[in-house]
Amino acid sequence: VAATIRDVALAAGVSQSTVSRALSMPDLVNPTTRARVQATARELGYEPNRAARGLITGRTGNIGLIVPDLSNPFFSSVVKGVQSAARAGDHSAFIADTDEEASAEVHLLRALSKQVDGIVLCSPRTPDAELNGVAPGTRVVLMNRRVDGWPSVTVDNADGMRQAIEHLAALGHQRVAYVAGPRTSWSNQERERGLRRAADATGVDLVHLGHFPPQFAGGVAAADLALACGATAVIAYNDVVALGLLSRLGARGVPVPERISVLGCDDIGMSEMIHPALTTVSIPKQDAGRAAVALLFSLFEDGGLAAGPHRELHTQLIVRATTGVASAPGRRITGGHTTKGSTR
Amino acid sequence: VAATIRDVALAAGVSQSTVSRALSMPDLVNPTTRARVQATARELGYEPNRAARGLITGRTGNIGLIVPDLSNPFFSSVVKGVQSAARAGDHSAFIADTDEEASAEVHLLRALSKQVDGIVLCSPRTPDAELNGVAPGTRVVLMNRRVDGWPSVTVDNADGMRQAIEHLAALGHQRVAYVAGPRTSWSNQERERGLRRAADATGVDLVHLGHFPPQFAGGVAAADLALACGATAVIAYNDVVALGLLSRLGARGVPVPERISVLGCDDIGMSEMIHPALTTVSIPKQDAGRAAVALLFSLFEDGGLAAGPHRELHTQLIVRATTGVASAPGRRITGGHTTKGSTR
DNA sequence: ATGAAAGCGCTAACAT
DNA sequence: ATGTTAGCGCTTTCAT
Repeated sequence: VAATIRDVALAAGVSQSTVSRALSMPDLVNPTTRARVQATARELGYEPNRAARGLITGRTGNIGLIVPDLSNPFFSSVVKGVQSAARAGDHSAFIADTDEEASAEVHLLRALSKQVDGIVLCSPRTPDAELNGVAPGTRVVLMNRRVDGWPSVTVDNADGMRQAIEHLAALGHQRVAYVAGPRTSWSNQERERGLRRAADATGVDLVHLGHFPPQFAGGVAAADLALACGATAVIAYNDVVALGLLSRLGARGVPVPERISVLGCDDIGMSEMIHPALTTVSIPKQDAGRAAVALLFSLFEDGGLAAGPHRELHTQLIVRATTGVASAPGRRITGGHTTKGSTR
Repeated sequence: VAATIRDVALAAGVSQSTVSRALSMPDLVNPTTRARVQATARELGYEPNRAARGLITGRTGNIGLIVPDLSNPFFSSVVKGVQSAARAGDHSAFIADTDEEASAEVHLLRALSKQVDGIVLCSPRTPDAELNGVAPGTRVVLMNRRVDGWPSVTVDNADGMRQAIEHLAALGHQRVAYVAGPRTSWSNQERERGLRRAADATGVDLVHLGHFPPQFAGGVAAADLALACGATAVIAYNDVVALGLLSRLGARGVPVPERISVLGCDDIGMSEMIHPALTTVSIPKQDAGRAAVALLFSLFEDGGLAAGPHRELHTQLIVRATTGVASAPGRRITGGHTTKGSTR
């Protein structure tokens, strides 16, 4: 029912090649014929079949994007960035959500590889080792993960945490808790690294509360621990977790930031919409998505080394209302326990 | 670099047809050969090229999904539903975000139509008339819109609003404001219809505050109007707008629900995460997405009339903390102005 | 039960 | 500048 190149050729009285050329490489055909062909094509509502074209050019005009959880606004933003860049480059995007399941990544990678020119693998939960060998012929750009030999787009997580710790230290906080994200998340590892280093440098006492699901419920679950560990401030793996923290603290009637300061990461839109507005480490999410696509495109064109295999973006602390001067460490003073790391 | 059916055929010592059959219609080939072929295929890591297959079968194995705004959690959920159903039916999903721009819908519809077996067009902003004629050969299922001759999945918006009004009336509210969504949104029209009818039935005075962008900023912009119009309760087009309302009210120090009740629609995850938790009309978002895909699949199989062209899902009021008994209409009583519709 | 051949819609040499 | 030919990877008649 849809017009093919053959229909256009017949209607315009030229050969298929001429139609093909008139549409893809207009300079190679006589202006008169070109005009006629293009008019005919428009009339017939002809749209080239990309699958057929791909079969011969080896390029599908599609890219894939795999993310852990679309319901996390962080990834929605990444998707938006990827989409806009893809469309600007005349590509469509296959989006896939793994529901935080590592095994789904490999599976999707394999399934998608045949239908796309390249894949952006965002925040992979799969161990580095297993990543190798999957999708042999497919260009893959990693996002939020750095693995030797793979092109990637990352943000400077460690520096973001440095900014966070210095901010808290300046406010007088001496004991800060961290609600960690997935153990297999590179971002989480980097954040832990930056945290530890900055804590050492500033003399802040850092408490690792353990690994929690990177979701609202994770924050809810961690809140009581944060309060009990004697910290006057708590940093969450991401904003969604911070929101969970805030919710549970609110339910317990704990004033933020008076009794305890809360700091997130990502700067999802929600962060400035709530009250009190969340202090957070901002990540250029859309830009990162765009950068990943740009890297992918560069891989297509020149074997991939022109733009450099890695791209690192900056993070920026955004101070809003959930961080304030440290509360007097009441219990520890009255009890006289000032030893680092043990409060009760 | 990737193995083709030819490679498998050569390695297994059979013809391409046999390989094809052994993989797609196993019963038609000798068990022995079948086993050998399948083993070879696995060894070589053979994955059929869907584009090539699609060229001949006319089926791509892909479906498209077009939504207005991925950063609205409502649509994230729909995407999740669509994805899971698509994958269950061995299809991949192309996702596209129009950024609330009507013109992008038609464009994307056309661009996607060649690469997919069908498209779910979610919450279209395009006028009904223009929808016709686009994508002639493509199966399209509408979501959150009902147009004669098009298969669709909708929710009972009007009934949701009925539940909302009855809830508010039972709490003693006599004057309720509505912050409308996009004029071209079918859901908004349906909500307005349900609202008006229920208001008439219960004797509630309904104030239409005008159309606002279905985003946080829209709610922020509408909050002062809601307060000024003398309503003791305000219903927002959706939860994101309600969040904006809540934010601005909070900033002005207006107690919710004591001074004014707030009611949203959609039941996005955020609604129960904030404080006070938002009363809202819940929509089965993922189910709707799945239903749309199911409808699409049924269209593929039997010309499309088996499952019926329309599917309507229910809405359900979820009472949480932002609605309470009506405040005394202070100004109107002191001022003595009790005339319906004019407060100051 | 299997193979040979044709062709899906398109582009890319290779003529002319 | 244009037409002819071959073939991308696959499925599907049609033979055998």
